[in-house]
Amino acid sequence: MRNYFQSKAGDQSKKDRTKAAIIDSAINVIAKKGYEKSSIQEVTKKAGVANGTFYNHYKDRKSIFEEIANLIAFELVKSIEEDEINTKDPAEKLINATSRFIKHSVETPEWGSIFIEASDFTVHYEKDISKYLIKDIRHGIEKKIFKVKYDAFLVDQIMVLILHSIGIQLKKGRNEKTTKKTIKAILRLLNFNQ
Amino acid sequence: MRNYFQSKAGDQSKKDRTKAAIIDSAINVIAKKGYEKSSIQEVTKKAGVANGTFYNHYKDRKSIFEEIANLIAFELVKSIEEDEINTKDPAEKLINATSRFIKHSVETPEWGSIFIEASDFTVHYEKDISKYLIKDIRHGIEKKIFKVKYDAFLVDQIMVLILHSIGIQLKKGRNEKTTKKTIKAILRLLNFNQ
DNA sequence: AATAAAATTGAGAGTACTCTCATTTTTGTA
DNA sequence: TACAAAAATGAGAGTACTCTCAATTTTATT
Repeated sequence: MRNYFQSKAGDQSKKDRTKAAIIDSAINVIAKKGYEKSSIQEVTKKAGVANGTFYNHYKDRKSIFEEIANLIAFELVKSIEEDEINTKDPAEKLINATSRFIKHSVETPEWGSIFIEASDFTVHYEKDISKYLIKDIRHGIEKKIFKVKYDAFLVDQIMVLILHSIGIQLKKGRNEKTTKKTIKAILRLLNFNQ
Repeated sequence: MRNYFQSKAGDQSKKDRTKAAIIDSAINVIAKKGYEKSSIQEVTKKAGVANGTFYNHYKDRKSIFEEIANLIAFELVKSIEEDEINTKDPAEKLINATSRFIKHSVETPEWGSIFIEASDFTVHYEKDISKYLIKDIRHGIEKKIFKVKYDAFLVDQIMVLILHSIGIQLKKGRNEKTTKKTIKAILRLLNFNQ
């Protein structure tokens, strides 16, 4: 995943390829140091371009972080939506989608760590991500499988447990048990019985 | 709460009073800007001392953050332990202690925001805080009030929900309903039925 | 009041960054 | 191949910080 956007831009214009190299490098640097501690100097150095080149593509330091947060959110969510067409039971759908999302975030740790950091900052962005949850939750409540009232705060709480699970696994290594415990907790919050 | 440590040090030596002024100022600055963005320049300016004075009291920038994180954790937890002597039911104790902890964190927003930021960094420190939870949880499990097995990860999850509740209320203002929903979620995680 | 010790001061050396812009290099087109 | 437009370059101006240290001020003691 180290050159994801660069390889996607293989046959694009020179400008696009340079931009892709900057994006890949920035993902690398931000994932390693966090947004606050990462510098454009390091990003351009690792991308193999001059410092000034960055400013042909981005207005300032801040704007590449926003773009990357959105790119990663989009790619992570897309991969979930793609896979999830078959099952019909809302609980099963929720379990599958959540475990796949956690797995994907942990297995591409650069994306996962940026996703976690970004969700502290951008509110609307977390909302985009939780859309895939909301649909299944509402569906389950309608079918009286989840015996709760729908509540946006409840979705936030579920999202927080998912982010926590990703964070722990990024720190301590992938762990299927952790994911299972997270899903168990989510089902408890939804008042789901077996 | 703006001059908490300074007023506590009112009759101490000059050195201690200067240090207290630096601590109060640092709490102020870190709460406003976050640790990464806060500078010693701003801390000393607001404290009304010279830049160099800081380095008579602290080895470097990092060490005051650690000290402040511990101070705040200590003060927050102390206030909970003090109050909680009367009730005997573990669920009731847990509910009371949690809501008091959230309330205290939100009503002293400088402490609350530093507490949240610090818990991202220091692991053992979050453990210290959750001690007050663990006792009641274990007690409730023994009495079969909470129908779960004890699990450190479960305590983490509860802690995460509490931190989330504090974070939301720091952002959007104190809200009793949010605290109640948080407690409801915690009781669900503990498999507590009314 | 005299004096030594303790505490504070702030100038400045060193470092690390962001962003600009005149210049150079590369690319695509005729 | 010739040339204009596009893209990339990197030196450097500006800013903002951390931490040191010789000099100064304050405090406590006699």
